[in-house]
Formats: sequence, C-alpha cells, structure tokens
Amino acid sequence: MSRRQQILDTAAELFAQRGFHGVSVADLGAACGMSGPALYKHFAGKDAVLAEMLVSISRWLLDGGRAAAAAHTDPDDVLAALVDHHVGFALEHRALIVVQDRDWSSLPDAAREEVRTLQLAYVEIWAEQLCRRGPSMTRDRARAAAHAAFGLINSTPHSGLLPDDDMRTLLTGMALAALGG
Amino acid sequence: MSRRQQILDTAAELFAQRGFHGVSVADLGAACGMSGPALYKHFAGKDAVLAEMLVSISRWLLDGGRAAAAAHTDPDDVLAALVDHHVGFALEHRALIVVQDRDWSSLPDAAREEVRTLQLAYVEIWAEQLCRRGPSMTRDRARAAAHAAFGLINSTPHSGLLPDDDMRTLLTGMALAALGG
DNA sequence: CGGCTCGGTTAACGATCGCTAACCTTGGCG
DNA sequence: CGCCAAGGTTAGCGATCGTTAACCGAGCCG
Repeated sequence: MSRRQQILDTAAELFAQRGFHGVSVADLGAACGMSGPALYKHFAGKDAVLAEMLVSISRWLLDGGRAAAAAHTDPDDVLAALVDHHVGFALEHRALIVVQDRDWSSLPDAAREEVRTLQLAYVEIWAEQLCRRGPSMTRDRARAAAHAAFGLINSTPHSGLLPDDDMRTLLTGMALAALGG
Repeated sequence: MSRRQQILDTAAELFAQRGFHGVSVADLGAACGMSGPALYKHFAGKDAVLAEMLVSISRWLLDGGRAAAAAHTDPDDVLAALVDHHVGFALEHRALIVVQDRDWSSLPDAAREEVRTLQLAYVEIWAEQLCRRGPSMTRDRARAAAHAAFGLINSTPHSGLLPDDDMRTLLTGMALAALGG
C-alpha cells in the first residue's frame, strides 16, 4: 500500500472519530508512523487530504449509481441495484460515510462545489427511478425519499452490533420497504 | 427568551453548520450580539454549552419515548407513537439532530457518558417493541433496526425541500414501512 | 446616597494549530 | 565515486483558539 493511500485511510478513520477540526496534522502523522510535517511531502495540506477523500468517494458512489441505472430497465430493478450498491459501500467504508456528511463543510471551496455537484447527480439517479414508478411521486418528494434512504443506509457506522452479512440483509430489506418496493 | 436560551439556540445553529470545533467562542458571542468572553457569564466554557445542549435533547427524546411506551399496549401502536415523536422532534429541532451525532465525541467525559446512557435507554425502548412483535427478531437485530430508523428520520436536515407537513407524512410512512409495520 | 450584583467590555496569556524552512539520510544511477 | 531526488527529521513562525483578569456602567435595595 502506498504512503498516500495509508494517509488517506488513516485520516478517514481519525476524521470519522474526532472530526476534521479535531484531528491535528501531528496526530495524523503519528498515526501513520511518521511525525507531523512529513505529510506535506504527499499532500498540499490538511485540506487536500479531506478533499481527495471526499471527492473520490463521491465519484465512486455516482459511478456505481450510473452503472446500476444502465444495467436494468425496470425502475424496481434499478432501485434494488442502487440499494445494493449503496449498502455495500456503506458497509465497506464506514469511516468515509461518517466523514462525508460530517465534514463536508470543512472542504475548500472548489472541492466542496465538486462534491456537491456529484452528490446532486447521485440523488437525481435515485429520484428519477422513484418518479418512474408512478405519477403520484413528485420530484421533490422523490429527492427527500432518496435522502431518507441514504440516512437509513448510512446509519451503519452507528451500530456495529451485527455481522456484516446480517447487517447487509437488514439494511437492504428496510431500505426497499421504506422506498415502497 | 433568556440569554442562556439564546446562546443555546444560536450555538445549536452554528455547531450544526460548521461543527463544534469549527465555531469559536468569539463567533458564538458575535452571533448572539455580544462579543467573545461575555459567554462565560452564562456558561462555564464552550464545552458546557455543548453538554447542556446534548444532555437536554437526549433527556427529552428519552422522556417522549417512555411516554409513548406507556400510552399504548400493542407494540404496533407504541412504534407508531415512537415514530411520531421522533419525527416531530427531528422536524422541530433540525440543528440539534445534526449536532447530536456529529459532535457527540467532543463532549467532556462526564457529559458524554450521560448522553450515551440516555441514548442507550432510548434505543432499548424501540428494540423492545420490535422484539415484542415476534420471536423472529433478535435483540441485536432490533437495535440495529432502531438505529436505521433513526438514520432515516434524522435525514431531515439534509433535505429541506419539502414543507414540514409533507416531510412529516413522508418520513412517518417510510419509517413505519422500514420497520415492517 | 452608598454599595452590591449582574452582565457586559477590552487586554492579554498560554496552548495549539497549520505550515514553512533548513537539514539529514538513503537508494538509484550516469 | 558524485549527484540528485525522495522522504523523512526538528525548529520555529504567525495565527487563532479557549480562557482569565481587570475594569465598568446600569439597576436594585437598605
């Protein structure tokens, strides 16, 4: 594993535990086995670590969403694939999920705008499928429902009680039920 | 409105936007119309503001949960009342909801322990009702399901698109469906 | 009136932060 | 060998933070 990746992984864990502002560069360096300013050999600054982290996961989420939408035609099938993809991500990257909606506001302006755009596009994929299932669903209601489903699925990190497999089936079932499948 | 309460309300809003560590005492004072250290005439410190905020909302949530459990006998009815109570709280105190699961870790030790205890008791109320509905639900699964429902309901602040009434019916319906009512 | 409390001010202290500078060591290579 | 780039180190700078200290005006009350 490259040093860059080690820093990103460690930072995700620390940021998830104590928040972006609650982790110093010295903390982060120490957790990586080096001390303090060595981090600047790999990143332009503390902000840049957060930015790379959040932009890349937003891109990954959106790409998976697009793939799910392209792989099926029936909106129910697309939604099932979307839930699957999102649940898998949340289980595999619990720390990133926490950081994403906690420290979003600490991003530098450019990165924050990029993340915002990516997330909006991702929400639109969900909302479109929800609207395709029937005319009773307005676009805003669909967007709000998508956010609610994200909240449900993203609750994973807050309850580490179940083995991953059980958690996956529980969350998938609850999310699909909530979305009225 | 007392000065204390004004500080608490303003702090909830600011903490929700920028995080506990992202708001300085000077910021908080300025937002209240005074400047900086005047805050110490009302609170022992910045920590104490966060502590009072989170302890009081945890207590309020738990009290409402207990009332809901005492008001009905059928577990489905209790769950409906719990969802109602939680949705109402989330809609009325969006900022507090954000702060609670973002800045929980910034609490001083004593307050963090108290909040943890209160929240655990609250989760148990939900979990017990879920278990009472059938033997197929293990206790850990019930706890995880409760957390997932919280995540769903607490997504409110992230999507301010719908009027409160529409949001309330949407979230209530989704939460009950997710819980398998 | 005299004094006390309450709620505010500004100044300043010590700690910590992100970041830069200067230096050192190691490995690959012409 | 000589050199350079990569990836570390420590020292230290400037800014900002939470907090305290010292002071002050308004209002209440004996």
